[in-house]
Amino acid sequence: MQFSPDVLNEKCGSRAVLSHVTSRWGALVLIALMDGTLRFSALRRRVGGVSERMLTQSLRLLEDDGLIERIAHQVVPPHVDYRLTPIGTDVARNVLALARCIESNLDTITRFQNARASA
Amino acid sequence: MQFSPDVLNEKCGSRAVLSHVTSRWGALVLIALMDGTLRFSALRRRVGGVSERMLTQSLRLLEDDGLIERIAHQVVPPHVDYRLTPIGTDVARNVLALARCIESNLDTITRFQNARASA
DNA sequence: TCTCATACTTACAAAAATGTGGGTACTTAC
DNA sequence: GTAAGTACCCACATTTTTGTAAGTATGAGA
Repeated sequence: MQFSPDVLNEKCGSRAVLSHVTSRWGALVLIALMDGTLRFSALRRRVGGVSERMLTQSLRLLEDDGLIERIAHQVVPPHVDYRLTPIGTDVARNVLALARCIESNLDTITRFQNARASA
Repeated sequence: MQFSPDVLNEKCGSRAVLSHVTSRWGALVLIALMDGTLRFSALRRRVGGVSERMLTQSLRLLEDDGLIERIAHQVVPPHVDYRLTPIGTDVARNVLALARCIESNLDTITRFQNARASA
């Protein structure tokens, strides 16, 4: 492959991965897993507002991209652990940095929005 | 404010900003603007596959969050420039880093997907 | 015994995102 | 004179995403 991937190019495969990583719940799952291995129910409690359905779906997509690993213990009641793969950790670090950046600027952003709304 | 923003918290305002920044076209617009000031039509050509409608909408959202600045020259035919604000630059840097991270791992990810599909 | 927790799946419905095609008012280039 | 470019807006239709509620098999605790 002599051309390097470019997300601004419509046909580039990186677009699909980016969409999984930046999806509403996908991004939050990656951030939550930065704390370490978590089981399904713990993840659900950690990521505020996610439904079981969406959590499952987001986990599958990230798993298919090789960003997270699913470890199912063959016991009943079920016990399934999720953790970041090496690449997933790399990606999640960047997602977390983005989130932290937004969090730390939130105050300014909110003030800007209010000033603009009342103008 | 004694509590620091946390994106994992359902009620946190950072969620909304994150959703704009990580939206399908919002992220790509921020990345494109890292090159410097661009006018609407140039932006549209740069961000592959975006429609005028979605580009306009994404720009408005980012403008309302104070991440980009819109400069309309009062001429006809219209000439409108867009550029990152200081906070926008900060955020865009992180979005770009994330994109670059995915781009550089794309090869591995794609191979993983193929291996998994044929298994 | 009755309830809750576990990690899901499925069907259905509602909501949100996105695309398409049209119109605008004017200018420059051919 | 004709076509194309500029930076949009609007209505409509379609697609995608998301939520809700129910069901599953089993074990632990009250």
